[in-house]
Amino acid sequence: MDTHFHNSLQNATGKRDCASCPIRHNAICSRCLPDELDALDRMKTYRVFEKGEMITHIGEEMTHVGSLVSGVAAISLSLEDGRKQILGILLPSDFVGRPGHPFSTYDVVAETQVEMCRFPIASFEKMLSQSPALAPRLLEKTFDELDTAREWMLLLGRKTAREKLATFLHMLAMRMMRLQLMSAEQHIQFELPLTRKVLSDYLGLTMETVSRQLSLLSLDNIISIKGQRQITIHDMPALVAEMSKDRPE
Amino acid sequence: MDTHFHNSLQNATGKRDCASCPIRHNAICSRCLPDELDALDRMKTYRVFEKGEMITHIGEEMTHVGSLVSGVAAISLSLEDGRKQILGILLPSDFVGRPGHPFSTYDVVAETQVEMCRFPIASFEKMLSQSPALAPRLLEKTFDELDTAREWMLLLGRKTAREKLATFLHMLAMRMMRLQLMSAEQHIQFELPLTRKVLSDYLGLTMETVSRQLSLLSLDNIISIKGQRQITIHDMPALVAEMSKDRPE
DNA sequence: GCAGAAATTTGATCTAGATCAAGGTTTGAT
DNA sequence: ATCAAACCTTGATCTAGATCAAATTTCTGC
Repeated sequence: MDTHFHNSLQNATGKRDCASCPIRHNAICSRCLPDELDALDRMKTYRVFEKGEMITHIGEEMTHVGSLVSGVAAISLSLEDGRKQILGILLPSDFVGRPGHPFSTYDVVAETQVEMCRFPIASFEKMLSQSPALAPRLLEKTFDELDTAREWMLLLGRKTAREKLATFLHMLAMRMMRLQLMSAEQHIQFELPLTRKVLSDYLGLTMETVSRQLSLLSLDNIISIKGQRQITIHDMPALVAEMSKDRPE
Repeated sequence: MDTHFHNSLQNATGKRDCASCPIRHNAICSRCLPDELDALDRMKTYRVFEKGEMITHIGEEMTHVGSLVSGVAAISLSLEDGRKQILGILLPSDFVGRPGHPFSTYDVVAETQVEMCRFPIASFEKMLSQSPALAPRLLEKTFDELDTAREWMLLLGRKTAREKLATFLHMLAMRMMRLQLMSAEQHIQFELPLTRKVLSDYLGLTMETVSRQLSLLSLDNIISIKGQRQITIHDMPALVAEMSKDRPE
């Protein structure tokens, strides 16, 4: 089983040097100076979550906060009758946890095998009040998440099924390109880390509608799908145009 | 024209003492000590925006950040063809602006007359890096906004029209009660600060569906509507039950 | 490789909410 | 007070996407 999501560099001792960490330049620690990095280095531990495993459960007290190093996870909220909404997809370098609030306000589930770099919440909070580089970066990352969440509100409230799929594919391609998690060859190509059902819960649709819209985008030669998960974007400008189609006339 | 939204205490000179400020205990400054408050006091100015006036425009460079002191505003994103999604409703004590990012990522519009307590963005950013009380409060407010946005994603993606209306009325009643912007008499009563059209853009519906669902909640004696805007909640437990109805099965 | 399970696709039908279309209220300026 | 402009309600009809129902394809463990 190949996949770009598991590019772990962890060595046999279970510790990894921050200097060679794949998320070093995007994670919460990206602005830390050597001495701050040393402090984080001392308190960090790695933990692997298997596909399907719950990383945090809503209402549960969290002992750690941390960064996703490899794999893909999903944040979600559900209604009692089973209706579910995915609120965000976590990729490598994304941060999980809310300093100052030990009780999780969402579920977070590993959608593939996930590796996290974690800090005990109390130590992290202490460090947050001391390090001049950590708090501004957390604030920045939180504002970025807020912008992302709000763009998704526009998608959920106002976009058509086809627009939703086009927007999702574009967003994922951009994020993976930025993290260099995909081959940036002639045609943009990547493996979908989500099932149709998970995708439908992210887009506020049903599995069947997701499947149909992917088939239609394929028929229009904008993308192609090999197997069930291998996506190629053939015509990026066309995909972008599909992200919000002006209503006819 | 009555209304609980315009409880301004501003005096004739255009300056107001922070000590008597109605949002003192909820706003960004709520944890500031006297000397920090003095510094904020010196750099603050008030500005009134008339109903319908744009407070910030997407893409535009912002000169100020600040807190809403009275009135109601809406944050929104739109598609080129006019489809619009409201991302959040700003009530007194809510903060507008993103330190470190002068270009607005949304539109913010005054839905009633709005009064803001504003700080030049550069001065505020400088103060943010010095005051020990300001940055943690901004982080907390930003995380709170993220939680609010994500709950709304569940509403937009998965709730029915009736559930959306019930959730909205409940949320507004709770927020206004907390801010003591409404008479907390026997029956919970308040003035809707939004037109049906604005409300529909907040809930991802049409104006007609909003109107129909309000009429139906009224018929079921859960709420009543006097005139066009005066809402009374007669049966709060029933309203809460309507916020997410288990599917019959 | 093979069998069973899981995930996906495709088709037929249904429905919640959109759209289209009048009327009715409320507001606010004169 | 009066009238026009906003705003809101209600009814009739339509439709995008949901739901129900089989296939078909892909994955997994042996």
